[in-house]
Amino acid sequence: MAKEITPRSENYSQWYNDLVMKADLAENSAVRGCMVIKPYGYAIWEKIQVQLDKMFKDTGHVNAYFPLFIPKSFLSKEAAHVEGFAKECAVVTHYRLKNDPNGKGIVVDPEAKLEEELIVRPTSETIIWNTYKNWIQSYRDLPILCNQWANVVRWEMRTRLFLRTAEFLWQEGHTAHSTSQEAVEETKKMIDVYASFARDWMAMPVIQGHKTENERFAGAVDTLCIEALMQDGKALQAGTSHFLGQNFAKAFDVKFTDKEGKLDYVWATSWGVSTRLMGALIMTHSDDNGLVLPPKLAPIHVVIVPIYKTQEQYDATRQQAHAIADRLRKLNITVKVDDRDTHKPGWKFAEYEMKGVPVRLALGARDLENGTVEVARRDTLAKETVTLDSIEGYVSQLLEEIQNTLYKKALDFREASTYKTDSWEEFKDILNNKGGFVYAHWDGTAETEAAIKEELKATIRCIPFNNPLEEGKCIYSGKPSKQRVLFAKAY
RNA sequence: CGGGGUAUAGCGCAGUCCGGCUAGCGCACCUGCUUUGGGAGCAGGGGGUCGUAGGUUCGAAUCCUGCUACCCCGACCA
Repeated sequence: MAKEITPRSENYSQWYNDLVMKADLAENSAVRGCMVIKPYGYAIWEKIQVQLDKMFKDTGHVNAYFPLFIPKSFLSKEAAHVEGFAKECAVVTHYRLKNDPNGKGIVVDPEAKLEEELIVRPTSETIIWNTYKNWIQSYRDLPILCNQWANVVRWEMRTRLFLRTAEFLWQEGHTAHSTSQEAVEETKKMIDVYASFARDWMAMPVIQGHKTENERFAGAVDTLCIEALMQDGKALQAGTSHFLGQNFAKAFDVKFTDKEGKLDYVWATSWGVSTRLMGALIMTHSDDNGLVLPPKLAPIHVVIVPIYKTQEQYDATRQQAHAIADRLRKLNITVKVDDRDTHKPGWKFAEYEMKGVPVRLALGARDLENGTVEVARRDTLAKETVTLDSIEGYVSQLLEEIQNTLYKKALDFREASTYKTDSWEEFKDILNNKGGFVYAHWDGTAETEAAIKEELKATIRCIPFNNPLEEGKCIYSGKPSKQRVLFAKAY
C-alpha cells in the first residue's frame, strides 16, 4: 500500500481496496460482483460469528436452516417486500444442461424449463414464514426464536469488497410472537445485541435509532439500525432489526389461537448483520500501515519474531520464542511464532502490521543476554522493552488496553466529526466537504428527505433512540420541526 | 442501461499517436555470495500465442472492424 494514501485521502476507496487485498482478507472472484474471502479474512469472520452466535443463544435463540431457493410466488405474497427486492434477484429458470446440438460446448436445455422460477434468496422472510405456518397453531407454540447463518444473493449494480457484494454471508434472525409488544421488545433487544457487539468486540461506536419510512426494510413496520461512522466521514449501516408487525403473517396466513380462544395473526421480527461488518471493522480502525484489529477479533493476538545473525543465535532465539509462546497460550492468548528463515525481520514487521496483529514481540541476541523482549503495539506503533519474567501480565494487560484505546479513538473521531447546525449553508458545507454526522431539524416529510438526498446525496441515517425533543425549523423547508435527526452520506 | 476508460509475464506498468530488427521496465520468482534489531545488496537466471476473432500490409502489441471481460462516473443499493 502506498504510504502517501491515508485513510482520509480522496483515494479512500482505492486505499480500502488495496488494504483488503494486501492484508489478505479477500479478493474479487471470477464471478461478477462476488468475492472470495481468503483464509485470514475468514478467520476474522469466524471470530465475529462465534461471538454473535453466543450472544444470540444467551438471548434464547436457536439456529436452523431454510432453503436457498424461494419459489417466485412466495416472494410476491408481501407487496412491499417484493417491490423492494424485485430489481436485484437472481432467478433460476432451468434445471438441466445439454451438449449444444449446433456445435461445441454446453447449452441450457430449453426443455428443462421450470414450471415456476426459483429465486436465490435475497433474504428469507418469505420461505421462513411459509414454513412457520406449519409450526404455529396455538399461543403455546410461540414464541419461535430462530436464527439462520447463510449466504444470500442480491444482484447489485455496483459492488465493493465486503460492503456490497452480489453474494454475502450473514445471519438472519426470524422470530414469531403472540403479541405486538413482545415482538417490539424483541426488535429492540436484538438491535441492542448488535450495538453491544459493535462496541465491546469491534471497538466500534454506533448510533442506534429508527429508520425513516423511506429507508425502512421492504415489508417492515419499523426498522431499527446501528449506524457507524467510517474514517472518510461516511456512515455505514452496520446492522438492522425489523419489527414486521403482522405483514408476513397475513401474507402467509399464519394465525394462532390465543388464551381466550380467539384467532389472530402472528407478530414478527427479523434482524441481521453480514460480512459488511468486516468492511466496518477495516474502515473504523485501519491506518497508513494497514489493518488494525481489535484484540477480541484478531485471529492472532501476538506474533513473535526471532532476530538472529548466526545459526547459534537462530536456535537460541527460536527456542526462547517458543517458550514465551507457550507461556502466553496458557492465558488463552493466540500466538504465532514466525521463525521462518526465508524472510527478514523487517519484512515480517511490515507484514504483520499490514495484517493488523495487535502485539508483536521481537527477540534478538541482545534480549537473550538481558532477559528482555521488545513489545510493539499495532494501534500506536509504540515499542517498549519488557523483562521476560513479567511478559504474560504485560501482554494480557496490553491486549486489553489496545481494545479500549481503539474504541476510545474511534469514539473521539466520531465525536469530532459530529455536527449540529441550523444553517443550510453550513449543512451543505459539512456534508460536501468535511464529512461526518450532522444533527439537523427535519419537517418529517418524505419529500424533504428525498429533496435533500437529491441535492446532497445525504440521507437520514436514523432518528436516534431517546432523541431529545426540541422546537426548530427544518433545515431544508423551514417548516416547524420537533427534533433533530441524524444526516450523513452513506455507503 | 447511459457516459468515459482499460486489456502486454503472477502483480503494477511503458511501448500504440507516427507499423519495422530479438517486446521492455519495476515488484515478485529461482540460483549464488554477502546480509538479518524496520519490507537487504550485488551478480546471474526463468517466465509472453501483447484479451479474442477477422481484415489491411512485404511486415501488426501498434492501423481498421466485430466480439468479450474488467475498472471508473451516473442510475440502483431492505
